[in-house]
Amino acid sequence: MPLRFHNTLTQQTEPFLPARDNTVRMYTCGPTVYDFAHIGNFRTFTFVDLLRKVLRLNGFALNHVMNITDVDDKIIRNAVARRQSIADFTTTYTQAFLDDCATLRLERPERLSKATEHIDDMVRAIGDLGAKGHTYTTEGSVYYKIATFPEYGKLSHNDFSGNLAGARVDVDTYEKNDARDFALWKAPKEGEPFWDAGIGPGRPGWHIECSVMAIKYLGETLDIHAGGIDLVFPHHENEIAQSEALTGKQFARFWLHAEFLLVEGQKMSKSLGNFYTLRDLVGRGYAPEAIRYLLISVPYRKQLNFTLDGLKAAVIAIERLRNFKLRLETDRFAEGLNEALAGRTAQAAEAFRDGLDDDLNTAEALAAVFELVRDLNTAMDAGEFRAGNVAAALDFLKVFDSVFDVLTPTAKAGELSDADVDARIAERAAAKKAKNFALADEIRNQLLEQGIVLEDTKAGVRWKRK
RNA sequence: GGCGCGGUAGCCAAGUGGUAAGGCCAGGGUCUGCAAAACCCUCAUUCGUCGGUUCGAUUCCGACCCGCGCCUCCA
Repeated sequence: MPLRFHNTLTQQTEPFLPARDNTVRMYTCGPTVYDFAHIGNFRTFTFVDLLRKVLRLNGFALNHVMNITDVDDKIIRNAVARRQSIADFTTTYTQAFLDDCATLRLERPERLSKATEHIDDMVRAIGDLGAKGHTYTTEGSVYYKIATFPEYGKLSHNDFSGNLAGARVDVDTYEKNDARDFALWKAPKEGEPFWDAGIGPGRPGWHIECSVMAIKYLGETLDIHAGGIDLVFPHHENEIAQSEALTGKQFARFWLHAEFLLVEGQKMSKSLGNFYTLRDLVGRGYAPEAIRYLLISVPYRKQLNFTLDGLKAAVIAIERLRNFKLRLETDRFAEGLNEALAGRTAQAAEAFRDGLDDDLNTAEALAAVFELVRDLNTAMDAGEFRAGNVAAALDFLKVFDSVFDVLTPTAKAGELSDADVDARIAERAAAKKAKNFALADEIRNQLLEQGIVLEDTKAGVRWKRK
């Protein structure tokens, strides 16, 4: 089966191919850098990373732009509270975000694009929209006139033909002609930063940056636009209104949205005490790979219930996979090739790919992995596994890890070097040979305290970092 | 009220019109100097509830109940 994605626009799962050549032009909504990102944010960013890796696995090249929103109301509020300049404040949290992404092993998009570096582009776009009759100005702020875009609502599948019965209305409504209209350019309030770029002093509205930067770097029609599901309305709907009014072309062919994350079955909130940043969890000793695994293992269109128990289960599941890999690398197998097992491995690799290609069904893909692990372990125990089967099994793990990226432990400070470990193992071997099991066990325990786990096998001692 | 997602074993979770993947936990066993690792066995006659369609539904249709999201800044 070909690669397919669920498209929010059509509400269908559709085969995916880039529109032109072999490159996927993709835009994803990045962070607003007003604080440390939380685990819910990272559910979405991890989904985007998964998307990148599956696209690459399918042989596509990537041109991916992610925005950094570095000017908005919350940023201004928090920076003022800290008595920091906007620039200093956002630099701090942008760097924190990038560090967190690295911790979670998220690939950098081909381009990170900051809103404040594209003010002129935005002003120009707002001018163009005005020239086409899509805007009006009230008290120095420029608004988009939704009535001029009949298709408004096509992404979120809202019917705006009638009144917005029951919808809550923004407090600034009196400045707008229609509750749906939104600000392209906001006149500055007292003490707020502003740019004077030809349409009066002010700062850009939130939505315009994405339209402008996406079109600038990726062209008028994107292959994929992705983000969290809460952005469907109004953010992405507004992006469509702006972009399509500007270009007359379809803005994005595929819209992908990641579902929400709950913590212990409840909405994450500071008042419930279940609000986690990545730093909180790593600080409590949870391995970043386990967090990554948990975030990625639940298919992205399903709400993810993030729990500490789930995190512990993830740690153990990863360990099992690492043990399997270590066994492949260290056990001695009889020469030859077991044809049946070779076929089994190839079949698992196909099932893994099929799962991912089916709208990133990671649960399905993981099942294929664990079934193979069990079958090959069983074969090893039974002495049926052959030296000639090792390479294909390791290749399979390599493909798995090119997507999941959890097999390599995160390095910790102050670890013993490989040489130190080998020296201690030699001491222990001597003790064992002399039947001095007390000393052998003592050495093993000492190493364990330093995060080194020893295993005696028929092929000799092997070790791993815990 | 409108739009959308979901309710499958203790927990996480896949899935199909033909009788329930996978992971974790738990109990028992094999192996081992002891461990570790690994494997084996057990662990949902049942898929929110009630109806309907069907030879047959967890899977299709309808109603209802419950959880969550968006409709206002929000991953």
